[in-house]
Amino acid sequence: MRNSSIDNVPESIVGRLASYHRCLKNAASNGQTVIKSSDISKLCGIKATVVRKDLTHFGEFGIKGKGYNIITLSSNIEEIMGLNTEKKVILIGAGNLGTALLKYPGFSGANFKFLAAFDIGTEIIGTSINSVPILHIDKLGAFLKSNKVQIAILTVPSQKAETIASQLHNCSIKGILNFTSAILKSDDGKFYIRNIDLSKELEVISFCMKKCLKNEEEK
Amino acid sequence: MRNSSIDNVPESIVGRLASYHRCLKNAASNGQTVIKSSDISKLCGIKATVVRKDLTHFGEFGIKGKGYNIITLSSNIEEIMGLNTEKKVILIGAGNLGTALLKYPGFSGANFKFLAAFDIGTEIIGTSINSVPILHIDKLGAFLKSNKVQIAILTVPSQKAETIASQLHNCSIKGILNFTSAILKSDDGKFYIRNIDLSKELEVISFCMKKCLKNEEEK
DNA sequence: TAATGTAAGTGAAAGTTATCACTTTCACTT
DNA sequence: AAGTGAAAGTGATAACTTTCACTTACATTA
Repeated sequence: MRNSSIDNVPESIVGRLASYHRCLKNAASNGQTVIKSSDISKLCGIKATVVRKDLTHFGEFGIKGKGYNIITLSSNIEEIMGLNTEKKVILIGAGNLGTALLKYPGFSGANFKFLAAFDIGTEIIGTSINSVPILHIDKLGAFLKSNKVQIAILTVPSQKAETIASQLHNCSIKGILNFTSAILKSDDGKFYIRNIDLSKELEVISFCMKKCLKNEEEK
Repeated sequence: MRNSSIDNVPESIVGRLASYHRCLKNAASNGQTVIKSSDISKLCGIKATVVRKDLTHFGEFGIKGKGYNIITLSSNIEEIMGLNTEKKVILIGAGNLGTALLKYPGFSGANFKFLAAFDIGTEIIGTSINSVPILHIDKLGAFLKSNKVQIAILTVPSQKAETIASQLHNCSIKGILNFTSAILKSDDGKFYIRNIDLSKELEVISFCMKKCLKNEEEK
């Protein structure tokens, strides 16, 4: 990696890197060894010039006239994105969404390792979902003290998000993945907080659909 | 709405409008009637100047020296975003994630109305989740002919996404909300497709966490 | 081994989006 | 009724992204 200017990478590039990564994985599983930016372009729906520009931001991975070696590029992206290091994760709120996430295969792909899930529902405490034990939320503090958890995933009701988040201070947790619609602020900048707000997505779609339906009427 | 330049609105603004909307709803439920851009700023974590600029893009909703009337602004945003019209929705793939979505309360907030869900699992066909009937995927074509569905939500395994999407042509569907990691291209531009790729989110988080952990080491 | 085609890499220009300082207007006070 | 303060609105500026034309280097073939 010649130019490792990892700082200040626009999120747009990071998002696209993830797309390239999946695309490379697919290509590799088809037995392909080399891939061109134009191929990536077709598969990801991103212009070839953008693909090349994004990749050169981190180094020169390609062979001119030939393309990119899939294995090399893939492992480079994995290193850039930190996918090759395991991240210890807990999930708080084992409701519908929480359960779906515990069963979601994508986590292992990104090297996320669930250590435990927490909830208040007495009927599920002690059981496990997809081999992840469900503990009572009261055990959270003790668990955080004895385990070096790096990421917490919040799938609790929105109104409880703030309270739960405040319990995550002064431990090893560095990132919160917030699925509630509560807007968690990175109080002291010690956390990286990422909000995945489904309601918001729906409203954005509503807006975009409105344009579509309007265009339809005009025809 | 003085300046209804709805065309070419950057998605960044639309996303923030959704945040303002939630914020206004919360404020209203607290009995508040007026809100300042600086208040919205605090609640949403978005700079006050950005809030004002976003809002003026659609018209002058505020009263100088005072703030914004919550009810007026809220209903204006609802109109801008098309939240006041019902959108008929089907869900395809009633697995873990699909089930969670069917039970997710946010849909009604954005005026999304589930008509039906489709799956292949014989044991759930004929049952219903959250009052939404589960039908066999074979009935999809007929259902689309007799119902004016506008949006399809895809929560099927990624490798089936393309096939399913191709079945959605030549009907009333105008938008696809794709939760699979398959990249669906808006072939002929007739669909509005929105990809919500959780794996991608996780990889982005992985990258951002890497930065955090690196900073931590340097201290 | 020289010529040719192909695809990556580069830098400048154009287009977008965010930021900032400034102006305007309203409401409240005296 | 005039003055004052607070907060919205405006337009220029800056920062960031994307795009495009161009250059460079590799690999294949004759």
